[in-house]
Amino acid sequence: MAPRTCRGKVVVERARVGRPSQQEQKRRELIPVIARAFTELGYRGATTAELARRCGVQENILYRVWPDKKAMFLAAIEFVYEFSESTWLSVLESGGDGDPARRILEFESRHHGEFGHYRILFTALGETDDAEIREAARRIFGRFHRFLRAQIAARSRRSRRALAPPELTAWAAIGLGTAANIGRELGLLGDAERRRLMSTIGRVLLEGEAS
Amino acid sequence: MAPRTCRGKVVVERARVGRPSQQEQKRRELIPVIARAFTELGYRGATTAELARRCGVQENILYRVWPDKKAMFLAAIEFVYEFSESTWLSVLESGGDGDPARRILEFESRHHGEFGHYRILFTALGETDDAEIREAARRIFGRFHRFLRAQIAARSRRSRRALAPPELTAWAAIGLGTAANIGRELGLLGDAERRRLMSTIGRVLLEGEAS
DNA sequence: TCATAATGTATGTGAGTACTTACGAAACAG
DNA sequence: CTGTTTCGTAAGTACTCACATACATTATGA
Repeated sequence: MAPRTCRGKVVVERARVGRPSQQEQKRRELIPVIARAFTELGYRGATTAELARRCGVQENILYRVWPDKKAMFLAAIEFVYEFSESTWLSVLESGGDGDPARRILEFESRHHGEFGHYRILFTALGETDDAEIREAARRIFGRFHRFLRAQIAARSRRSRRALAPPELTAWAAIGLGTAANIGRELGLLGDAERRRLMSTIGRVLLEGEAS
Repeated sequence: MAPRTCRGKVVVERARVGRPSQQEQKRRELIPVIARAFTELGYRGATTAELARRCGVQENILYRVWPDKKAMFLAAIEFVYEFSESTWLSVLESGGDGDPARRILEFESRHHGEFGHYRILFTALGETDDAEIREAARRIFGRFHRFLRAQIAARSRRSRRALAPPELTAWAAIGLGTAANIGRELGLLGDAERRRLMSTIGRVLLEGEAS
C-alpha cells in the first residue's frame, strides 16, 4: 500500500502503477448516504456498521476512503453546507423579484428542513467537546453567517429604513431559521405557522416593520 | 424488594418497614451532576460509568434511582428547564424597571450560556428519533415558548408600536438566544458582540425600532 | 503474460456499553 | 435482639462498537 499523500519533500516512488484508484468517485458516491445517516441517527447513533449497510458496502470500504469515523462525519458536514449554499445560489441566480435576503428567507420558509440537513448541525453542536468537530462547526457557521450578511448588506443599501447592522441581522436570521426548524421538528409549529413566522419576523428584521 | 409503585388497585402490603428510603434525597443530590455530564458529553457520550464516576457512586446506585439511562436523561432535561425558569422568575420578581421581556433579554445577554445548560437541548434535538426524548423536548420548548409569549404579551399592551404577534415574537426570541449561544459556543461572537446582538435585535423585535 | 496495486467479501478483536447480580453492613419497627 | 429493608461496593453479563486482518479477484502498465 503506497502512501497516497506525501508530506514534505515528495519522494518520487517507482511509478509501477497497478489498478487505478476510484476512491474519489467512491467518495462522492457515498457522501450523500453518509450525510443522511448522520443526519437521521446522530454521531454516535450512526454506527460504522449502519453506515456501511446503507451504503451497500462492507465497513472496510469506508475505511479505505476515510481514515476514521470522525473524518466521515466532517466530510458529511462539509457536504451538507456545500449542498445548502449551492441551493441558495441557484435560487438567487434563478432570477426573480425582491432583494436577495428576502428571497432566501422566502425560499427557506417553504423548503426549510426539507432534507433534514440542519439536524446534522445540532449533532455537531452536541459534539463540540471534540476539537476538530468544533472547528468544523465553527467554519460552517462562520461561512453561513458571512453568506447571509453579504446578502443582507447588499439589499440594505437600497433600503428605506434604518436597520440593525447586517452582521447582527444575519445572526438573527440564523436564529430565526433555527427556531423555525426546532418548532417544525417538534411539531410545535405547523407548516403554515412556520411560514408566517419566517415571513413576519423576516420583515421586521429586514425592513423594520411588521406585516 | 417490595414494589414501590403499585398500578391499579393498591395492594396494601404488610407495612413491615426496614431502613427508610432516601431515594428522593439522593435523586435531588445527583441530578445536577447528571445534568452537567449530559450537557458536557452528550447523550451517548455520557456513559453510565462516567455518570457514576462523576457522582462518586457505583453504577447500580443510579439504577436504583432511575430505571434506565434514558430516564436519567429525561430527568436532567426537566431539571435544566426548571432551573432556568426559576432563575428567570427570580429575575422578574427582583423588581426593577423596564418590561418583563426586555429584562429577561437583558439578563440573558449577560448570563446566557453561563451554565452551558442549553447544550443539553441540542443533545435532545439530536436524539429526537427516540419518541420519549422527542416528547420531552417538545414539552420543554413548548413551556419555554409559552413563558416568553406571556411576558411579551404582557408588555405589548403598553407598547406604543405595532409589533409582530407575541406568539411569533416569542419564537424569534428563542431563535435569537439560540443563535447567540451558537456564536458564543463556537467562538464566533465575543461577549460584547453577543450582548450587542441581543440588545439590538431584542429592541427591533420588541419595539420595532433599531437602537 | 506478469508484477503491481486496487477491489470485494468475510471474519476477527479488544475495548467499551448499558444493565445485572451477589453480598455484607447499616438502619429502622416491634 | 430479630426480621426486614435499604445501602455501599465489587464483580459479572451479553452485546455492540470502531477498526483491523486475511485473502481471493480484478484491472492496469510494461
